[in-house]
Amino acid sequence: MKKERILSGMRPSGKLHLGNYLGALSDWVKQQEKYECFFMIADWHALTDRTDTRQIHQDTQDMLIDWLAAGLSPQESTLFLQSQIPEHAELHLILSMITPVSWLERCPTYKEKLEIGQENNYGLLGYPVLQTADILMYKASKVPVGEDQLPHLELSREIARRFNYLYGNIFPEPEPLRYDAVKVLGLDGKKKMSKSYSNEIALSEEPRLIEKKVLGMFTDPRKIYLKDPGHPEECNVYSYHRIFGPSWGKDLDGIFQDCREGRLPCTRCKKDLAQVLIKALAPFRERRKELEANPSELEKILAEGKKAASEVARATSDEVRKAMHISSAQG
RNA sequence: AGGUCCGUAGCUCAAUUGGCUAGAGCACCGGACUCCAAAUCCGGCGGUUGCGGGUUCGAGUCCUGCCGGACCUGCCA
Repeated sequence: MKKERILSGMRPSGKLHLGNYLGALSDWVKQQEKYECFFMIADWHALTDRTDTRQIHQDTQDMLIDWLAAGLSPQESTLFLQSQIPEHAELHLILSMITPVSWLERCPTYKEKLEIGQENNYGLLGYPVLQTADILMYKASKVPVGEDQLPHLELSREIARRFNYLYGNIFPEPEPLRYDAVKVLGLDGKKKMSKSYSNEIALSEEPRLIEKKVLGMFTDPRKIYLKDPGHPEECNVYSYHRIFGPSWGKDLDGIFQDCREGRLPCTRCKKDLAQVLIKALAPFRERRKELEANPSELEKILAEGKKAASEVARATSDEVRKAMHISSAQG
Protein backbone atom coordinates (compact mmCIF):
# COMPACT_ATOMS: atom_id res chain seq x y z
CA MET A 1 0.00 0.00 0.00
CA LYS A 2 1.21 3.45 -0.88
CA LYS A 3 2.24 5.58 2.05
CA GLU A 4 0.27 8.72 2.78
CA ARG A 5 2.12 11.91 2.02
CA ILE A 6 2.90 14.66 4.50
CA LEU A 7 4.50 18.05 4.09
CA SER A 8 6.02 20.31 6.64
CA GLY A 9 8.45 23.18 6.62
CA MET A 10 10.52 25.46 8.76
CA ARG A 11 11.74 28.93 8.13
CA PRO A 12 15.55 28.95 7.90
CA SER A 13 16.42 30.28 11.33
CA GLY A 14 20.03 29.10 11.35
CA LYS A 15 21.24 26.66 13.94
CA LEU A 16 18.34 24.94 15.67
CA HIS A 17 17.92 24.62 19.42
CA LEU A 18 16.43 22.11 21.86
CA GLY A 19 13.01 23.72 21.53
CA ASN A 20 12.99 23.25 17.76
CA TYR A 21 14.06 19.66 18.20
CA LEU A 22 11.54 18.69 20.86
CA GLY A 23 8.79 20.79 19.35
CA ALA A 24 8.92 19.54 15.79
CA LEU A 25 12.11 18.03 14.41
CA SER A 26 12.13 14.92 16.61
CA ASP A 27 8.58 14.23 15.46
CA TRP A 28 9.49 14.64 11.81
CA VAL A 29 12.28 12.11 12.23
CA LYS A 30 9.75 9.59 13.51
CA GLN A 31 7.21 10.28 10.76
CA GLN A 32 9.69 9.28 8.08
CA GLU A 33 8.96 5.59 8.55
CA LYS A 34 5.24 5.89 8.35
CA TYR A 35 4.75 8.54 5.69
CA GLU A 36 6.16 9.74 2.42
CA CYS A 37 7.63 13.00 3.67
CA PHE A 38 8.35 16.33 2.03
CA PHE A 39 10.33 18.62 4.30
CA MET A 40 10.80 22.15 3.07
CA ILE A 41 13.19 24.92 4.00
CA ALA A 42 10.78 27.81 3.76
CA ASP A 43 13.13 30.54 2.63
CA TRP A 44 10.39 32.52 0.95
CA HIS A 45 8.46 32.56 4.19
CA ALA A 46 11.60 33.84 5.87
CA LEU A 47 11.22 37.08 3.93
CA THR A 48 8.36 38.13 6.21
CA ASP A 49 10.97 38.21 8.97
CA ARG A 50 13.70 40.21 7.36
CA THR A 51 14.55 42.63 4.63
CA ASP A 52 18.25 42.03 5.16
CA THR A 53 18.77 38.77 3.29
CA ARG A 54 22.54 38.48 3.57
CA GLN A 55 22.36 35.75 6.21
CA ILE A 56 19.71 33.68 4.53
CA HIS A 57 22.03 31.32 2.69
CA GLN A 58 24.10 30.56 5.78
CA ASP A 59 20.93 30.07 7.83
CA THR A 60 19.64 27.65 5.24
CA GLN A 61 22.87 25.64 5.32
CA ASP A 62 22.91 25.58 9.11
CA MET A 63 19.36 24.38 9.35
CA LEU A 64 19.83 21.69 6.74
CA ILE A 65 22.85 20.40 8.62
CA ASP A 66 20.84 20.29 11.84
CA TRP A 67 18.03 18.43 10.11
CA LEU A 68 20.43 15.80 8.86
CA ALA A 69 22.33 15.58 12.12
CA ALA A 70 19.03 15.07 13.94
CA GLY A 71 18.11 12.17 11.70
CA LEU A 72 16.16 13.41 8.69
CA SER A 73 17.25 11.15 5.89
CA PRO A 74 17.49 12.21 2.24
CA GLN A 75 17.06 8.55 1.31
CA GLU A 76 13.70 8.32 3.03
CA SER A 77 12.38 11.86 2.60
CA THR A 78 12.46 14.71 0.13
CA LEU A 79 14.36 17.64 1.62
CA PHE A 80 14.08 20.74 -0.51
CA LEU A 81 14.43 24.49 -0.68
CA GLN A 82 11.17 26.31 -1.30
CA SER A 83 12.62 29.02 -3.55
CA GLN A 84 13.98 26.38 -5.92
CA ILE A 85 10.43 25.38 -6.82
CA PRO A 86 8.88 28.45 -8.49
CA GLU A 87 5.53 26.67 -8.78
CA HIS A 88 4.96 27.56 -5.12
CA ALA A 89 4.85 31.23 -6.03
CA GLU A 90 2.54 30.52 -8.94
CA LEU A 91 0.08 28.53 -6.89
CA HIS A 92 0.20 31.17 -4.18
CA LEU A 93 -0.84 33.77 -6.73
CA ILE A 94 -3.69 31.64 -8.02
CA LEU A 95 -4.98 30.81 -4.55
CA SER A 96 -4.74 34.45 -3.50
CA MET A 97 -7.41 35.23 -6.11
CA ILE A 98 -9.97 33.05 -4.38
CA THR A 99 -9.07 33.93 -0.78
CA PRO A 100 -11.15 36.67 0.86
CA VAL A 101 -9.09 39.19 2.78
CA SER A 102 -11.39 38.77 5.77
CA TRP A 103 -10.30 35.13 6.13
CA LEU A 104 -6.72 36.30 6.44
CA GLU A 105 -7.34 39.28 8.69
CA ARG A 106 -8.82 37.09 11.39
CA CYS A 107 -5.81 34.76 11.66
CA PRO A 108 -4.47 34.92 15.22
CA THR A 109 -0.86 34.82 14.10
CA TYR A 110 -1.39 37.76 11.79
CA LYS A 111 -3.05 39.79 14.53
CA GLU A 112 -0.24 38.95 16.95
CA LYS A 113 2.43 40.04 14.50
CA LEU A 114 0.70 43.37 14.03
CA GLU A 115 0.41 43.80 17.78
CA ILE A 116 4.13 43.39 18.26
CA GLY A 117 4.63 46.05 15.62
CA GLN A 118 5.63 44.02 12.61
CA GLU A 119 5.16 45.85 9.34
CA ASN A 120 1.74 45.19 7.90
CA ASN A 121 2.66 44.27 4.38
CA TYR A 122 0.98 42.28 1.67
CA GLY A 123 3.21 39.27 2.17
CA LEU A 124 2.52 39.00 5.87
CA LEU A 125 -1.21 38.97 5.26
CA GLY A 126 -0.80 36.36 2.55
CA TYR A 127 1.54 34.16 4.57
CA PRO A 128 -1.10 31.47 5.20
CA VAL A 129 -1.98 31.44 1.50
CA LEU A 130 1.63 30.66 0.63
CA GLN A 131 1.55 27.94 3.27
CA THR A 132 -1.57 26.58 1.64
CA ALA A 133 0.17 26.54 -1.71
CA ASP A 134 3.09 24.64 -0.12
CA ILE A 135 0.76 21.97 1.20
CA LEU A 136 -1.61 21.63 -1.74
CA MET A 137 1.26 21.54 -4.24
CA TYR A 138 2.18 18.08 -2.97
CA LYS A 139 -1.41 17.08 -2.25
CA ALA A 140 -0.32 16.23 1.25
CA SER A 141 -3.08 14.44 3.07
CA LYS A 142 -1.63 15.24 6.47
CA VAL A 143 0.40 18.09 7.88
CA PRO A 144 2.32 17.86 11.14
CA VAL A 145 1.40 21.01 13.01
CA GLY A 146 1.78 22.46 16.43
CA GLU A 147 -1.08 24.11 18.28
CA ASP A 148 -0.42 27.59 16.88
CA GLN A 149 -0.64 26.43 13.28
CA LEU A 150 -4.10 24.83 13.56
CA PRO A 151 -6.00 27.94 12.42
CA HIS A 152 -3.74 28.19 9.37
CA LEU A 153 -4.40 24.62 8.45
CA GLU A 154 -8.12 25.17 8.85
CA LEU A 155 -7.76 28.05 6.41
CA SER A 156 -5.88 25.80 4.00
CA ARG A 157 -8.78 23.37 4.07
CA GLU A 158 -11.23 26.16 3.29
CA ILE A 159 -9.13 27.42 0.40
CA ALA A 160 -8.80 23.88 -0.97
CA ARG A 161 -12.55 23.37 -0.71
CA ARG A 162 -13.19 26.64 -2.50
CA PHE A 163 -10.76 25.84 -5.28
CA ASN A 164 -12.26 22.38 -5.75
CA TYR A 165 -15.76 23.84 -5.88
CA LEU A 166 -14.77 26.39 -8.52
CA TYR A 167 -12.45 24.39 -10.76
CA GLY A 168 -12.87 20.71 -10.05
CA ASN A 169 -11.77 18.27 -7.45
CA ILE A 170 -8.00 18.52 -7.50
CA PHE A 171 -6.82 19.02 -3.93
CA PRO A 172 -7.36 16.78 -0.93
CA GLU A 173 -8.22 18.73 2.20
CA PRO A 174 -5.16 18.41 4.42
CA GLU A 175 -5.72 16.95 7.88
CA PRO A 176 -3.70 18.02 10.87
CA LEU A 177 -1.28 15.42 12.14
CA ARG A 178 -1.18 16.35 15.77
CA TYR A 179 1.73 15.45 17.93
CA ASP A 180 2.36 15.98 21.56
CA ALA A 181 5.05 18.54 21.27
CA VAL A 182 7.23 18.47 24.34
CA LYS A 183 7.04 22.00 25.63
CA VAL A 184 10.37 23.26 26.82
CA LEU A 185 10.86 26.67 28.33
CA GLY A 186 13.98 28.68 27.69
CA LEU A 187 16.83 29.14 30.14
CA ASP A 188 15.00 32.03 31.76
CA GLY A 189 12.19 29.65 32.73
CA LYS A 190 9.61 32.20 31.64
CA LYS A 191 9.29 32.25 27.88
CA LYS A 192 9.41 29.53 25.28
CA MET A 193 12.85 28.73 24.00
CA SER A 194 13.69 31.06 21.15
CA LYS A 195 16.70 32.64 19.60
CA SER A 196 15.09 36.06 19.72
CA TYR A 197 14.87 35.79 23.53
CA SER A 198 18.48 34.56 23.76
CA ASN A 199 17.35 31.80 26.09
CA GLU A 200 18.25 28.84 23.95
CA ILE A 201 20.63 25.91 23.93
CA ALA A 202 21.60 25.08 20.37
CA LEU A 203 21.74 21.46 19.30
CA SER A 204 25.30 22.18 18.22
CA GLU A 205 26.26 24.03 21.40
CA GLU A 206 29.81 23.53 22.63
CA PRO A 207 30.06 21.59 25.93
CA ARG A 208 31.64 24.51 27.74
CA LEU A 209 28.77 26.79 26.72
CA ILE A 210 26.18 24.18 27.64
CA GLU A 211 27.59 24.11 31.15
CA LYS A 212 27.74 27.89 31.38
CA LYS A 213 24.18 28.28 30.15
CA VAL A 214 22.76 25.54 32.39
CA LEU A 215 24.46 27.04 35.46
CA GLY A 216 22.71 30.30 34.65
CA MET A 217 19.24 28.77 34.44
CA PHE A 218 16.31 30.13 36.42
CA THR A 219 15.41 28.00 39.44
CA ASP A 220 12.76 27.92 42.14
CA PRO A 221 12.78 31.46 43.60
CA ARG A 222 11.47 30.16 46.91
CA LYS A 223 14.61 28.10 47.50
CA ILE A 224 17.12 30.71 48.59
CA TYR A 225 19.38 29.02 51.13
CA LEU A 226 21.13 25.73 50.62
CA LYS A 227 18.90 23.79 53.00
CA ASP A 228 15.61 25.33 51.92
CA PRO A 229 13.24 22.77 50.47
CA GLY A 230 12.82 23.05 46.69
CA HIS A 231 9.75 22.69 44.51
CA PRO A 232 10.98 20.49 41.68
CA GLU A 233 7.51 20.19 40.20
CA GLU A 234 7.71 23.91 39.37
CA CYS A 235 11.43 24.11 38.64
CA ASN A 236 12.51 24.47 35.05
CA VAL A 237 15.77 22.64 35.73
CA TYR A 238 13.87 19.60 36.96
CA SER A 239 11.64 19.69 33.89
CA TYR A 240 14.80 19.38 31.78
CA HIS A 241 15.91 16.44 33.95
CA ARG A 242 12.56 14.81 33.31
CA ILE A 243 12.94 15.19 29.56
CA PHE A 244 16.59 14.22 29.16
CA GLY A 245 17.45 12.32 32.31
CA PRO A 246 15.72 8.99 31.76
CA SER A 247 17.74 8.05 28.71
CA TRP A 248 20.93 8.45 30.76
CA GLY A 249 19.80 6.46 33.74
CA LYS A 250 19.25 9.42 36.03
CA ASP A 251 17.32 8.63 39.17
CA LEU A 252 14.51 11.14 38.72
CA ASP A 253 12.72 10.21 41.94
CA GLY A 254 15.97 10.65 43.81
CA ILE A 255 16.48 14.13 42.37
CA PHE A 256 12.89 15.00 43.14
CA GLN A 257 13.03 13.84 46.76
CA ASP A 258 16.47 15.27 47.51
CA CYS A 259 15.49 18.65 46.11
CA ARG A 260 12.23 18.66 47.99
CA GLU A 261 13.91 17.92 51.26
CA GLY A 262 16.66 20.46 50.80
CA ARG A 263 19.45 17.92 50.35
CA LEU A 264 20.23 18.76 46.73
CA PRO A 265 22.07 22.02 46.00
CA CYS A 266 20.86 23.62 42.77
CA THR A 267 24.47 23.88 41.67
CA ARG A 268 24.93 20.12 41.76
CA CYS A 269 21.57 19.58 40.14
CA LYS A 270 22.59 21.89 37.31
CA LYS A 271 26.02 20.37 36.87
CA ASP A 272 24.36 16.98 36.53
CA LEU A 273 21.97 18.34 33.95
CA ALA A 274 24.79 19.93 32.00
CA GLN A 275 26.58 16.58 31.82
CA VAL A 276 23.41 14.86 30.65
CA LEU A 277 22.88 17.42 27.91
CA ILE A 278 26.51 17.33 26.84
CA LYS A 279 26.30 13.56 26.46
CA ALA A 280 22.92 13.66 24.77
CA LEU A 281 24.13 16.14 22.17
CA ALA A 282 27.55 14.58 21.60
CA PRO A 283 26.56 12.38 18.64
CA PHE A 284 24.80 15.36 17.16
CA ARG A 285 27.92 17.51 17.35
CA GLU A 286 29.98 14.76 15.73
CA ARG A 287 27.59 14.38 12.85
CA ARG A 288 27.44 18.13 12.37
CA LYS A 289 31.21 18.35 12.05
CA GLU A 290 31.20 15.72 9.32
CA LEU A 291 28.49 17.55 7.43
CA GLU A 292 30.14 20.94 7.79
CA ALA A 293 33.28 19.50 6.26
CA ASN A 294 31.34 18.27 3.29
CA PRO A 295 29.41 21.08 1.59
CA SER A 296 29.17 19.24 -1.71
CA GLU A 297 27.15 16.55 0.04
CA LEU A 298 24.66 19.22 1.13
CA GLU A 299 24.42 20.58 -2.39
CA LYS A 300 23.76 17.10 -3.69
CA ILE A 301 20.97 16.54 -1.19
CA LEU A 302 19.25 19.79 -2.12
CA ALA A 303 19.68 19.06 -5.83
CA GLU A 304 18.00 15.69 -5.41
CA GLY A 305 15.27 17.26 -3.31
CA LYS A 306 14.71 19.88 -5.96
CA LYS A 307 14.37 17.21 -8.63
CA ALA A 308 11.84 15.16 -6.70
CA ALA A 309 9.81 18.15 -5.57
CA SER A 310 9.85 19.69 -9.05
CA GLU A 311 8.31 16.60 -10.59
CA VAL A 312 5.33 16.78 -8.30
CA ALA A 313 5.07 20.55 -8.53
CA ARG A 314 5.06 20.57 -12.33
CA ALA A 315 2.37 17.93 -12.44
CA THR A 316 0.22 19.88 -10.02
CA SER A 317 0.81 23.11 -11.90
CA ASP A 318 -0.27 21.50 -15.17
CA GLU A 319 -3.35 20.04 -13.58
CA VAL A 320 -4.33 23.37 -12.05
CA ARG A 321 -3.79 25.31 -15.27
CA LYS A 322 -5.79 22.79 -17.22
CA ALA A 323 -8.65 22.93 -14.75
CA MET A 324 -8.63 26.73 -14.99
CA HIS A 325 -8.33 26.81 -18.78
CA ILE A 326 -4.97 28.53 -18.60
CA SER A 327 -2.27 27.38 -20.98
CA SER A 328 0.47 25.13 -19.68
CA ALA A 329 3.78 26.55 -18.52
CA GLN A 330 5.63 23.64 -20.09
CA GLY A 331 4.78 24.77 -23.64
C1' A B 1 2.72 62.96 -7.92
C1' G B 2 0.75 66.50 -4.09
C1' G B 3 -0.60 67.40 1.24
C1' U B 4 0.07 66.52 6.68
C1' C B 5 3.10 64.41 10.46
C1' C B 6 7.57 61.94 11.91
C1' G B 7 13.09 60.18 12.25
C1' U B 8 17.22 61.07 19.32
C1' A B 9 21.16 54.66 22.86
C1' G B 10 19.60 47.62 20.82
C1' C B 11 13.93 48.93 22.28
C1' U B 12 10.13 52.70 24.35
C1' C B 13 10.43 57.75 25.02
C1' A B 14 12.53 62.88 27.41
C1' A B 15 15.29 67.45 26.61
C1' U B 16 12.10 74.07 30.41
C1' U B 17 10.28 75.54 22.89
C1' G B 18 17.34 78.36 20.23
C1' G B 19 21.21 77.89 25.67
C1' C B 20 25.47 74.40 30.60
C1' U B 21 28.77 67.89 29.38
C1' A B 22 21.59 65.26 25.02
C1' G B 23 18.68 62.37 29.86
C1' A B 24 15.37 58.20 31.93
C1' G B 25 13.11 53.26 31.89
C1' C B 26 13.75 48.43 29.79
C1' A B 27 17.64 45.27 27.83
C1' C B 28 22.84 44.05 28.35
C1' C B 29 27.61 43.54 31.36
C1' G B 30 30.00 43.67 36.37
C1' G B 31 29.69 43.75 41.89
C1' A B 32 26.87 42.83 46.69
C1' C B 33 23.28 39.00 48.44
C1' U B 34 22.34 33.43 47.26
C1' C B 35 24.58 26.53 47.07
C1' C B 36 23.18 28.67 41.88
C1' A B 37 19.58 31.39 39.18
C1' A B 38 15.68 35.03 40.09
C1' A B 39 14.09 39.35 42.97
C1' U B 40 16.38 43.57 45.35
C1' C B 41 20.47 47.18 46.07
C1' C B 42 24.98 49.46 44.03
C1' G B 43 28.07 50.37 39.60
C1' G B 44 29.15 50.28 34.34
C1' C B 45 28.54 50.07 29.02
C1' G B 46 25.76 52.34 25.50
C1' G B 47 24.91 58.62 20.85
C1' U B 48 28.33 61.64 14.20
C1' U B 49 20.32 63.38 17.44
C1' G B 50 18.71 59.65 9.50
C1' C B 51 22.49 62.20 5.87
C1' G B 52 24.35 66.89 3.67
C1' G B 53 24.22 72.19 3.43
C1' G B 54 22.56 76.97 5.63
C1' U B 55 21.01 80.88 9.51
C1' U B 56 23.10 82.02 14.50
C1' C B 57 27.79 83.88 19.53
C1' G B 58 25.23 79.08 20.04
C1' A B 59 20.98 74.06 16.44
C1' G B 60 18.23 67.67 18.63
C1' U B 61 15.13 72.24 18.25
C1' C B 62 14.75 77.19 12.85
C1' C B 63 15.46 77.12 7.01
C1' U B 64 16.79 73.98 2.75
C1' G B 65 18.01 69.48 -0.29
C1' C B 66 18.26 64.33 -0.19
C1' C B 67 17.20 59.35 2.31
C1' G B 68 13.67 56.53 5.16
C1' G B 69 8.67 55.78 7.43
C1' A B 70 3.08 56.64 8.71
C1' C B 71 -1.54 58.65 7.14
C1' C B 72 -4.61 61.33 3.40
C1' U B 73 -5.89 62.91 -1.82
C1' G B 74 -4.80 61.71 -6.63
C1' C B 75 -2.33 59.63 -11.34
C1' C B 76 -0.86 55.46 -14.46
C1' A B 77 -1.59 50.36 -15.63
